Amino acid sequence: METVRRTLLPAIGKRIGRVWDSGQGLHMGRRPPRAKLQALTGATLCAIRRRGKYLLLDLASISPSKGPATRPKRAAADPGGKSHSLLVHLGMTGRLVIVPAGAPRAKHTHLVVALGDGSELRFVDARRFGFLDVIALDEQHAAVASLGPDPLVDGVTAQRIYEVSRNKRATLKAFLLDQRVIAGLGNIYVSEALWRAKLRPTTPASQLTAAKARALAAAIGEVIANALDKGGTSLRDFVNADGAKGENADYLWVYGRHGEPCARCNAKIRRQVLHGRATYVCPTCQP
DNA sequence: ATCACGACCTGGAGGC
DNA sequence: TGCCTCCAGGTCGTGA
Repeated sequence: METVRRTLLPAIGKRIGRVWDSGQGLHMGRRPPRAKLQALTGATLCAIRRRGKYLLLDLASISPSKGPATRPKRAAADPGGKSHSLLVHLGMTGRLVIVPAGAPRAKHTHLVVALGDGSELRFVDARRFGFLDVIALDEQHAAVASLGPDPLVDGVTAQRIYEVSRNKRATLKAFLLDQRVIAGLGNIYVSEALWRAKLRPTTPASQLTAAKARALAAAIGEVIANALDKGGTSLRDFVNADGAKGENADYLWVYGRHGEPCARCNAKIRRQVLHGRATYVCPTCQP
C-alpha cells in the first residue's frame, strides 16, 4: 500500500472531473452510496495518507460561498466547501491505477475518477474483497481508528511489542496479523519477519522476552524497508499505481519457498497452515 | 473477552 | 480442449 501511495503522489493537485462507479461490483458495506462518490466531483486531491493497509485520498472542495451567481444548486449530498477523504482498502486483489482516460476498462473495474488532465484513477478488484468509502476529512472511520501503530507512520518499538504481547495467548502469527496490534503487516511479511527474528509462528505471544521483542521489532523494520526498496511484493495481482509489479517477491526469504534451502542454515523451508493461512518456516532456525 | 473457522469472491495453475 | 480441485497479499461474523 505504501508503494501504491508513493506512485499515486503525482496525482496530487489534480481536480476531479467525472466520477463513475459500477454500483454493484462491491457489496454493500464495501462501498459508499453512489451519491457520496458523485459528490467528489470538482474536488482537488490535496494529500494521500496511509495507515496500515488503508489509503486516504484527501479531497478539498472549493468553497461555494463566493461562487459565481450562476452556480447551479447541488444535491443534498454535495460536500459543499467541506473536505473529504476517499478511503480505500485493496483487499486481496484490489488495484488502484492511473491510466489514460482512453485506456480500455479492465474487467472488475468498480470506480473511475477522471483527474482532469486526461488521466483517470481506477479501482479494479476481481475478488471484491476491497473496500471504498467517502468520509469527512477529520472523521475517525471505525476501521482506521481501531488500527494499531503503523511501523512507517508511527513507528513500532520493541517496547510496544513487548508490552502488548503480555498475557496474549495467541500465537505470534496471529498476534502480528492482528491490525490492532501493528497496522499493515500481512501474511507474507509476518512469515518473513518471524524468520528474520528466528521466532516460531506458533509460539504464544506472551512468551516473547524483551530480547525477542527487540529482534522482532528490528525484523519488521527490515522486512518493510526491503519491500519498499523493491517496489512492493507481487505474487500475482499486486501492481503500483503505474501498473508496474513490485520485485520484492524475488527477495523473500521464506514465503512461497516450500522445499527450498533456508538461506541461513540450508535446512528445507516448510509450509504449514496456521489459522487457515499458509505459513513458511525454517524448522531449524525458528526453534 | 478471545479464539478458530467459515464465508465472502474470482481466476490462475496444475492434474487428468 | 475442458472439467475438476486447490490455492491466493484480507477481514468479518459466528459460535464455542
